[in-house]
Amino acid sequence: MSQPTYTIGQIADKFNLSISTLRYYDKEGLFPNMKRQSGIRRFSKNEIETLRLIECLKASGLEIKDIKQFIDWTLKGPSTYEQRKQLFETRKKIIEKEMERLQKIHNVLEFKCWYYDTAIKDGNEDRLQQMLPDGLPITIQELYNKGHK
Amino acid sequence: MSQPTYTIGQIADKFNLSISTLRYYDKEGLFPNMKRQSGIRRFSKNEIETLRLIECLKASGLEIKDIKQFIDWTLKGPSTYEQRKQLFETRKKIIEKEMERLQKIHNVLEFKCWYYDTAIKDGNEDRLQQMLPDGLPITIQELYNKGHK
DNA sequence: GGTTGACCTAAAGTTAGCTTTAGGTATTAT
DNA sequence: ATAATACCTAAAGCTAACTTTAGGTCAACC
Repeated sequence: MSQPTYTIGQIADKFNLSISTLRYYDKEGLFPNMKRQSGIRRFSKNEIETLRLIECLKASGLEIKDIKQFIDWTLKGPSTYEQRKQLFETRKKIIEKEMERLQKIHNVLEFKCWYYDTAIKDGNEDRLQQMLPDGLPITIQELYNKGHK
Repeated sequence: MSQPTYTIGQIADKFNLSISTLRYYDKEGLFPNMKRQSGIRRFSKNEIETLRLIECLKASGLEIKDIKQFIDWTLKGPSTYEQRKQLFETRKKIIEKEMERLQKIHNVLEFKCWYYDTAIKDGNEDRLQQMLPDGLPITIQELYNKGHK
């Protein structure tokens, strides 16, 4: 029994990507095992898995050429397990740093929301400027480190 | 007493930005009140505050032209408090969504690390492929929703 | 007095990740 | 039979956010 396969248009719908994006990924070598039927791409389970991988690695900030590198490792077999694991470990650390960074940004944004809430109530920023005589630096710095070790 | 001011080079060091980036921001109109002394930019507290704002808004994914829009609102005075507050509220929501997204990515990455740990121990992916007979879709989907409402 | 270093401008160049264009094939619907 | 639809390629074009280049001013040091 052969696996079900999908056309580029079906995959584009399924993954909410444009057809040209999928062709671009293909051109970059991200689907090295993709088959064709009279010139037409057939996406199978393998390519769908690869697309999930691409979404994950892209979301972790990896560039296409480095995703390609990973794909090449999978083609080389078990000798590259260690490198592949290392890549995921590195990505995990990067995501963790990114989440810390976003938490800091979130703290600043909360402060800004409060600031403008107050300004709207007061009709001006006079009281706020008095509360923060040297501008925001110190306060922001504190907010910046809230929710942080 | 006049405020201390800094040259573009000093600010570049302080903020770990390149001089050309600062000039680019200036060209884009992000420092509308910056003074010059015989042609040379003098960054004062005001511009330093703006730079902190830029870092925060950029980190929340805002484009330069929209940061410029915000700067223009501040120049217009209290009548734009509401718009400014709204911008920060929107950014806050975007950051929250982004953190949820990163959490999901993190879950997938943890799974991938475990996967390759196991593959390294086994020397192959046979056992893993048996454990996940239909490939990863369902499992990934579950992982994807872990740590999520 | 010459050279070094920090600043200036305007404009062209760069990069990643697509998207669009131009031109073509093959199948399906009317 | 013709027109719409879905696919194909190669190559040019796009965008944001910078960076680089080329050419110039000015003050300070040797």
